Amino acid sequence: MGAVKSKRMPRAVREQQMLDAAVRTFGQRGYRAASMDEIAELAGVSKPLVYLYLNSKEDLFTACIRREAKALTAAVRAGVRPGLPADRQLWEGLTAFFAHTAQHPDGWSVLHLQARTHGEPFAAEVAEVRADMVAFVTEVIVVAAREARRDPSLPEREVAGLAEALVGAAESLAAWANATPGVTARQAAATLMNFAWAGLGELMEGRPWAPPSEVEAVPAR
Amino acid sequence: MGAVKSKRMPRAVREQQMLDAAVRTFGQRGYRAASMDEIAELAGVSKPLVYLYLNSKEDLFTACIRREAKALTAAVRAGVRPGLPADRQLWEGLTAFFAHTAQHPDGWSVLHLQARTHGEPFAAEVAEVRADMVAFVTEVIVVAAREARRDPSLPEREVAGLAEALVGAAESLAAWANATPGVTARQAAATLMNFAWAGLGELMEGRPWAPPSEVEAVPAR
Amino acid sequence: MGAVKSKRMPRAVREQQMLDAAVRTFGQRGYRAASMDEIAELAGVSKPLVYLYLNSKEDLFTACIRREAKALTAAVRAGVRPGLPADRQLWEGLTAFFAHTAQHPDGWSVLHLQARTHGEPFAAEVAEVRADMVAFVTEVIVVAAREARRDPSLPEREVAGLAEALVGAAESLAAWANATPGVTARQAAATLMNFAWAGLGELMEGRPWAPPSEVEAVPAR
Amino acid sequence: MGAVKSKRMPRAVREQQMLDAAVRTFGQRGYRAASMDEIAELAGVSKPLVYLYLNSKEDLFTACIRREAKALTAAVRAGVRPGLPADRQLWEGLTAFFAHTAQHPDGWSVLHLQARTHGEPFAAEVAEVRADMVAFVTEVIVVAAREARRDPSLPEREVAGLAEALVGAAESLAAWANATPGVTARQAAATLMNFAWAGLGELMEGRPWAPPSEVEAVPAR
DNA sequence: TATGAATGAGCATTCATTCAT
DNA sequence: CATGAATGAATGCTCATTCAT
Repeated sequence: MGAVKSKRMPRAVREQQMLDAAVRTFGQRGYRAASMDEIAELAGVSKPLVYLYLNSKEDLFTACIRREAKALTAAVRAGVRPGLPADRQLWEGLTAFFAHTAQHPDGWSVLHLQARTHGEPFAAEVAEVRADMVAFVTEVIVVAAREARRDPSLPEREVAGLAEALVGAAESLAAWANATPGVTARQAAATLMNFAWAGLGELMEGRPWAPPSEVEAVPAR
Repeated sequence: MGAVKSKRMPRAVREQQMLDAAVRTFGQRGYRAASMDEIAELAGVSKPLVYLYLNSKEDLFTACIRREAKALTAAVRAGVRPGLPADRQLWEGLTAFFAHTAQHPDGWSVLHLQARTHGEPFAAEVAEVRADMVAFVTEVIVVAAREARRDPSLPEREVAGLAEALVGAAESLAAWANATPGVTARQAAATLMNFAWAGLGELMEGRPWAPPSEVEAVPAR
Repeated sequence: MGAVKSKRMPRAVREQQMLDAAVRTFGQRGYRAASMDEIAELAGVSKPLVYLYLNSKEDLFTACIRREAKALTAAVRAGVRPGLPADRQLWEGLTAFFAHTAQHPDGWSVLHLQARTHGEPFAAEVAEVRADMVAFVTEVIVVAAREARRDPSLPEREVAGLAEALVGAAESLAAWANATPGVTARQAAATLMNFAWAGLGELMEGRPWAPPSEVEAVPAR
Repeated sequence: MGAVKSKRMPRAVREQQMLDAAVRTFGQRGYRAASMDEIAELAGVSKPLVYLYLNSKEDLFTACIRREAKALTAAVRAGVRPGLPADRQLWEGLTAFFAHTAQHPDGWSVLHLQARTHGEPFAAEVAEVRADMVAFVTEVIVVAAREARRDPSLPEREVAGLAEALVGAAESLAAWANATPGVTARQAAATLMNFAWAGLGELMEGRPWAPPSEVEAVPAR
């Protein structure tokens, strides 16, 4: 079902088909509940071939994580134009992030849910991507502080905590946006920028963060 | 291991022992990877007794979720003194939340990671607690808006998104705080209040949210 | 459910309650599928009491077989008036047999189906009752031969085979009569007498066996 | 045991081996008491293979019933030469029936004992074969009535009862013949023809049904 | 390159049976 | 007399993994 069952195709292609099937299955069923049988069938190949190419269930799962992690990181990177002010960079990164997770729900499920719930080998793998994200956000915060001409005297751990919080909020909103019909990536990003940049206190005073150009993205107030 | 292996104890007691063992095992291994054998052994009873009292693996897992959910909700509720200004209430709730999750890592793992990764029966169960939390935060936001004498005309979906983001950030920080040695519940809560209340923008300007003084900050109990 | 749950009753009574429950359960579920739990509950007693009184599942089943066998034999015996001509005795025996099996379907299931399908201990038990029936029929045949003033020169094995056939037909008709609504014990007995006494050949020639008194019992022809 | 334990054989062959083992085990132990472990071992394969090919214990049992039912029906059909007088057809059918059941005691046990004792799915399956047999006998009776130049006005239910009785007697005699050493299929058939065709009454008068001479009695094959 | 055939090991679940009170 | 508490031993079933071709 799905791929046309043509024999003899180059290894690289076959491998991608397998990974596609695996990401989908792992993302929907979870690591343990996904069976190699199901993955092989979905990929349109025999089980031994899966083992020949990807060695074991563990390795296959790891390969899925890596591929999806790379894709997500790449998407976010591609979305951010360097040289812009810090808040704009953040805004662009978030938009790209929400757009990608919305378009690849199974991959996001693998990264965000499945990989973290199954022991060290996988959690570590995913921690790396996350560290990347946190690093990006940390950098943005530091740059922002510099732009504000304040000595970057925010304690390091404090910054780490803030970055964590922002990334966590983003991850959480990704699930929320995917589950709430009609919420676009831009809207999710706007909500989060409002929250993270202006803060609830400012919001209450009627001073939201101003989103760039497309004014429709966030309610005026 | 631990408790003296005394035979013949009343059902209620045994049931708690089993739930303890189950939460620990599920929290560390995940739902599928946890085996009833392991749980029974950890509880110091035979497998049939587990089935006699808790029916099935599914029911056992559900019972774990319910117990931990109730405990967490109760802890947060007990930590919040009503009547205080909105930001104080939020602060107290967060502190209680971080304190509880730090003290019950396995329970938190069950609620935050495991329950959400395994199909509808469980995800729904946990969604309820989360809805509770989001409702609490939403209420705080609405009250805060009223206190700021602004008409509470923030669009509903916007508020929902903000609450989601805050709760998500909190969940994320809980993991971070647990994993980073030396971060206390109060520090985690302070970081999050800074982030959520003042916002990164204000922070950059050197206007953080002011945490209450240590002495009066924590409820008498 | 069923018996009023009054404590402290004489052993004999309790035992009968247990056997009632057991016959019903074994008859409907089969030996292996019936669980001691279910039987105890249906009998309104605790499981250890069942064991105290009846030792084991095997013994309980054996007790059921014996009780039902005795009841069936007694019913048939009570139905036959000695001194009558052979065919009348057979007729009466069959009527009693069909009446009893119709009134005690679970007991009949235990004897006819369940006991024979589960290894030697039980099959032997039931073989005894059957031998009784076969002996009764054999005697009737021998008497009939004597009445017909023929030397009883039918070979013994032949007689044994005939008796077997008759009993087998009766058993089979019992199931048929129970399953076919509107077939009474007398009708079943009449059908069988017709078949067994007159034979298909004679029947075809329009010479059925004549049932006693109640002419309605079998169609005239 | 028996077959050389050669690995790697085509699926169809293995399936027959499994069915052989299953029929034997089910026939001797009963459905519930038979364990998949035992069947697999007797078949000389591992348990998973049994499941791979036959899905479940229930399906396996059903497959056994179907195979044995088909074999029995085929044997009886092959034994009856159409065009002969009714009593001859009956005689041939019975001979074939007794011969087959004697040669396949386990299969017969599955059909006659085990399948009927365990719930609807199986009982229904076996009821079909039996209906076939009853239909065959019914047809014979109707044909016999026509041959005797009597209007075939025997009431339908009466005929049904007679056919039931005859089939029941045959089933019963099959067990008897198998259990009594030295009783051949022909002898069993002769006894039953005597009983069913001539009837006890005629027999008493010294007018048995005449079995055909040995030579022509059995179909050429 | 690709697969049909096959399995060791484990897992959730059930049941007959027994103590200790 | 009666039972709540507890278990050893199976049993049906699944899955990741590997040969032999």
